Amino acid sequence: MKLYNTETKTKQEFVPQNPDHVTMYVCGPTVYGYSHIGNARPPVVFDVLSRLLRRLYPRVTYARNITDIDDKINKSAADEGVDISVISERYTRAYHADLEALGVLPPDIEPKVTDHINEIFQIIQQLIDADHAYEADGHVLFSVNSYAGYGELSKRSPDELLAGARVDVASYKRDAGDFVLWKPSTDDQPGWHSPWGRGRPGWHIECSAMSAAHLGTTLDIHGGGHDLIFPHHENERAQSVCAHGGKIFVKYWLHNGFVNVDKEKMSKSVGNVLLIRDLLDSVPGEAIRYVLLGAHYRAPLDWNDDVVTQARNSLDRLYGALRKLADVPLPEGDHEHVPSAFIAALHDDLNTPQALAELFALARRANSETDPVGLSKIKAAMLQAGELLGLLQQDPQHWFAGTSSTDDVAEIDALIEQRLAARAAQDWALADQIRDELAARHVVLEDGADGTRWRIEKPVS
RNA sequence: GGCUCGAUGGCAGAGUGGUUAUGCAGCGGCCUGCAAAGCCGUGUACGCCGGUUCGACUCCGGCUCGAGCCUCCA
Repeated sequence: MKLYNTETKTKQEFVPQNPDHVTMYVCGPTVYGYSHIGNARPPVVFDVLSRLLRRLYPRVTYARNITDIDDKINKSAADEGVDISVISERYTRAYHADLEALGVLPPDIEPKVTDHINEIFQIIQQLIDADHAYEADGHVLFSVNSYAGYGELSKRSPDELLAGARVDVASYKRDAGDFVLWKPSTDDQPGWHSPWGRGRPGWHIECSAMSAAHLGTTLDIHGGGHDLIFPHHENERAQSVCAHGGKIFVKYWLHNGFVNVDKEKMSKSVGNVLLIRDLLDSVPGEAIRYVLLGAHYRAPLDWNDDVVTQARNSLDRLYGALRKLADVPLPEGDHEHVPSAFIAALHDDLNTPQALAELFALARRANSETDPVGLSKIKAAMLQAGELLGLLQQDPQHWFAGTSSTDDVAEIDALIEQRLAARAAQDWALADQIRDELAARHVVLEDGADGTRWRIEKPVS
């Protein structure tokens, strides 16, 4: 398998440090609000990667953290007059619900920052002891100048960073690039008693502490959004390397591209932030997932009404093929039937668009093949390939029924029965009238040799 | 200003130094009572200008346009 490594800027053959146990750490959310569609991309992308890794290696440990102490959380908690845990737990639950709707499997470990304050103390102390960090004015800061490798991940030199700095440099910093490991809390702010006074962790240190605690000092894969390359991952890398005596922190750095909305970056000021929970009111979670996997993970992805409609229609085609195979039994045994071209696409830096193309090739074969044994294998191949992408796992009829209630379904079935009777009597006018009635309710009929099927066709919104 | 990345047919979106991406939408045919679904067929697509080459959408240079990052935004 080849993966594009941000640090080397090349696609590299993936060689884990220990083939018996692969480790992956992905930066999770800071839980201060509901997740938007951009927040969904990393968990979906790395969900596919974790599925692929589990197929290749006997043991994979995938950790995705929850950042539950942060100034934005503090502000929300203060505004509502509640403990920060009320805020963080509320939005953690929402995050889990959103991701479940998108077919994202839970990671093996989901560490929370507030459960790792002691680990954070330890790593900060290690950095101080090794002269990579210093105390100043109640803060503990990482000294950028103490680490020659600083900037290697994001391809920036400290000088350039200084030149472009667009913030005021705090007076207690030795160097403008130095960043906070620990900062003091006022009495009304959440805080922990530390060797450096009561305070709270800085932004980057938690990932260094938690990844080491759960996965060891060197990770095989570390992922996150493109925007995290700098400063977050650059700083994490500096902290971890320096705290661990120069040991390599991450073998492969992976970063996904952004999701734009109608060609614009999502931002609160533009007012174009699309929350997953809102999208789910009108778009099936699987269609959202399809959109996210329809572009290569490193490329920017534009979200608009068209791509959603196209995703839904594309899934109609795939589920249509599977529905034709509804009565075809799966092959005996647990052999793998996934086409090699599908696997090859995913092994080439997670080329999900190419993998989807292979899935459509299977659908075409499913629609033309007549041999029962062949059909059985195609069905298994589609389901197994779909599972690697986290798609096509629901009953096809369930997909086509959309959000219809059981009452709707009973009513639709009754009308179809009436129409079948009319057709049997060659009363085409009545048959067409019933079909029109159903069409007005967005129910589209498909007459086949073995009966009439139906599906919900959502109007283009 | 610095760094990074892009520009593919109506839309989305892979890929390759010379041969069909794929899907959606459209058009024609088959099938169908008529449809729908499906199958078959169908599109002189690779931002502009140079260069390398027998040959470039694919490599190199320049240009134009666009996107992201430059201290807490996935």
